[in-house]
Formats: sequence, C-alpha cells, structure tokens
Amino acid sequence: MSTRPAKETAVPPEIQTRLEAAGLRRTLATRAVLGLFLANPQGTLSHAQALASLTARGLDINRVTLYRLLDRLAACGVLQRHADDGARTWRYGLADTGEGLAPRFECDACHRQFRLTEASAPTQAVATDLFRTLADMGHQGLRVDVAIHGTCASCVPGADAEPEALP
Amino acid sequence: MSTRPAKETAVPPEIQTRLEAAGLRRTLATRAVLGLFLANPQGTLSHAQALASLTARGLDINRVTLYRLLDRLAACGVLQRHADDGARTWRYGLADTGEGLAPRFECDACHRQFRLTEASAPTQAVATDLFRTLADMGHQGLRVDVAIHGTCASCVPGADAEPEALP
DNA sequence: GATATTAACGCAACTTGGTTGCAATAATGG
DNA sequence: CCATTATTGCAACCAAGTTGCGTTAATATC
Repeated sequence: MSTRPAKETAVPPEIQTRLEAAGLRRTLATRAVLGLFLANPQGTLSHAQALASLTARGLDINRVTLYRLLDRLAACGVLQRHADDGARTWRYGLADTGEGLAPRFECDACHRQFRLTEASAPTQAVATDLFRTLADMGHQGLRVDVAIHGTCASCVPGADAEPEALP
Repeated sequence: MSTRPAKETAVPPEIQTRLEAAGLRRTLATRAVLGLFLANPQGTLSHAQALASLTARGLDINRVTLYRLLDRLAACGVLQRHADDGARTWRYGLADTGEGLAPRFECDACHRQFRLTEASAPTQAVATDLFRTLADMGHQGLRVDVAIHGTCASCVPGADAEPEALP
C-alpha cells in the first residue's frame, strides 16, 4: 500500500472551467469528492455512499459539509442531482457534458444507477419532440429525464454476487 | 353549497377489478381518495396535497391513515408512486391503464405534475428500444419513466395567476 | 512572506416527510 | 347476528436533510 495520497484523477477542462466560473475554492474535500465521481463517470452516488467512500479513504469529512459541497457542485453545473425513486434520497452524478441525453438505469434492488450513453441518440430525438409539444401548450420544458427502472445484471437472480442494497 | 355528500365519480371497471383482486375494503377514506384522483386523471398529488383536499371537503382523515391508504392503492396497481424531483416527497397518480407510456411534466415552480398522453407514442417507441438494449446487457428493464422538467404554462412569467408552490 | 477577506468547515439543534407498534373500529363473509 | 380481519387513530420514532453560528483555512493583496 502506497504512502502517497491516492492519485488524483485528472479534472477535465470542462469541469475545471465551471468550478472557476463559480469561484469555488480548491479544498481537500472538493478534490476528494470530485475524484470520487470522476473515478466512475457513469455512476451516481447518494450522500451516504459518498460519505462512506470518503471515510473509507481516510478522509474524515463532516456530513453537513458534504451535503453542502454536493449542493455547491450541483449548483455550478458540475454535478447533477435528482431524487432517487425508491430510496427517499438525492443522488448525484457528473452532469451530462456533451450533447447526448443519456437515459439512466436505476436498479430497484441495489439502487445503483448509471447512464446509458450508448442509447442517448433516440432519447435525444424524443426530447426535442417533447419540447416542441410542450411549447405549443404554453409550457417551458427545460430538461428531459429518462429513467429506466429494473433489476441490474448483478442483481438478477442467478448472478454471481448480489450486491447488497446501498443507502 | 349542497348538503349532499360530494358526488362520487364513477369508478372505472379496470380499477374496480384491481381493488377487488387485492381484497381492499370499500371504506369512506378509500372512496374519497379514489375520487380525488379520478377527478383529475392526468394529475398527481403529494400526500400533503391529498390530505389538504380531503380536509377541505370536510373529511377528517388521519395523516398516517392516508399514508397507508396511498401505499395500499399503489401496491395493488391502482395508483403509481414516484419520487418528486425537487421536493423530497412522493407523488401519486392514477396508474397508466392503456398501452401508451405517457411522459410526465413536472413544474419546477409549483411542483404540479401531469401526464402528457398526447405524446405517448414516440416515448413508447424509445422505451421498447431501450428494453432491448438493456436486455442485451443482462439487465431486466421493467418500466421507463420519462419526466420533463420545466415551467408550466401558469407559472411562466407573465401568466395570469402564478399558483403558489404546493407541498 | 505577512495580512485581510471571505468561502468552506464543524458542531449542535432543528425540520420534514415518512414509518412502526399497538389497541380500538368497522367492513365483509358466513 | 357473530366471527374474522382489514382499516383506523394515536403516539412515539426515524432518517435525510437544513439552519445558525462561531472557527478554520483558501485566496487575494500588499
């Protein structure tokens, strides 16, 4: 086990820009949390999961601090926050950077989530379609959120290991 | 103001069936709540909203009772429950009966929601597409939930009346 | 490098939406 | 009418998230 601090995942310029634009300070916690999400760009984390990961890495961050940090990152567009259907919690994930509007898969069993980037094209098409319909009705559509609920591969009965549901 | 009890909206056979299949009893509360949703089939209600409506109609139902009743109705497939992105609450609406998978519109300002039945066809198409992709990946997709976030017509700046955000 | 400014932090108390245990009621089936 | 069992109401409880406030530490400026 290395004695050096965990290697920092490189921060994409896209994100770097947003951080600076919002005037966020580069604290230990900020970098750690950012690294957490960059390590698994398609996944999402609940506050509890993130806290657990940080603690596991030796970082002792106050839970309130983490709440606020996640909020801040979401506010400046680096993270995206949405309610978890199933658990009554928020989930955070890296905000969609490119064009594609990727649908999310949400496992009803383990509550894990991940973006299905490969399926973003058709979704995008429907989205623009919907926006048009809405505009005609006088509403203003801002974003479309496509969530697929089901059982993920590793939770399907018969899979190797059935991961325990995380908070 | 009439002294007769509020007229009961006719319960569609589809729903009737599910109620009986689950062996639910036809209590005052059950009928009242059902009527609440049947009165506005496209809309959704939070627990708080439903309770307020019931109270406004003179029904004095315990908040816990309502929680449980809503749960029961959702469990037997009459209602559909999903987390409200924005408020940290559940929202209930009549379950989709027919084929069409209607996307939901969710107003960020007043938190009201309603189904866009007219836009269900293209959404359905994408859904079946997604299911196939997911199946190939080893997941078991069960249902797709399309939510559009935005500002509804009556909350768009310049509208006649801006309804206050409801809990 | 020293200093001022202010974002970020940690703690404790609080709020909200929802859940649980249990005794009292009231639909339904016979 | 009686037995059975779903449903109700109450009170206490719980988990996730929020707020107020004094302290710490990035960043900017000298």
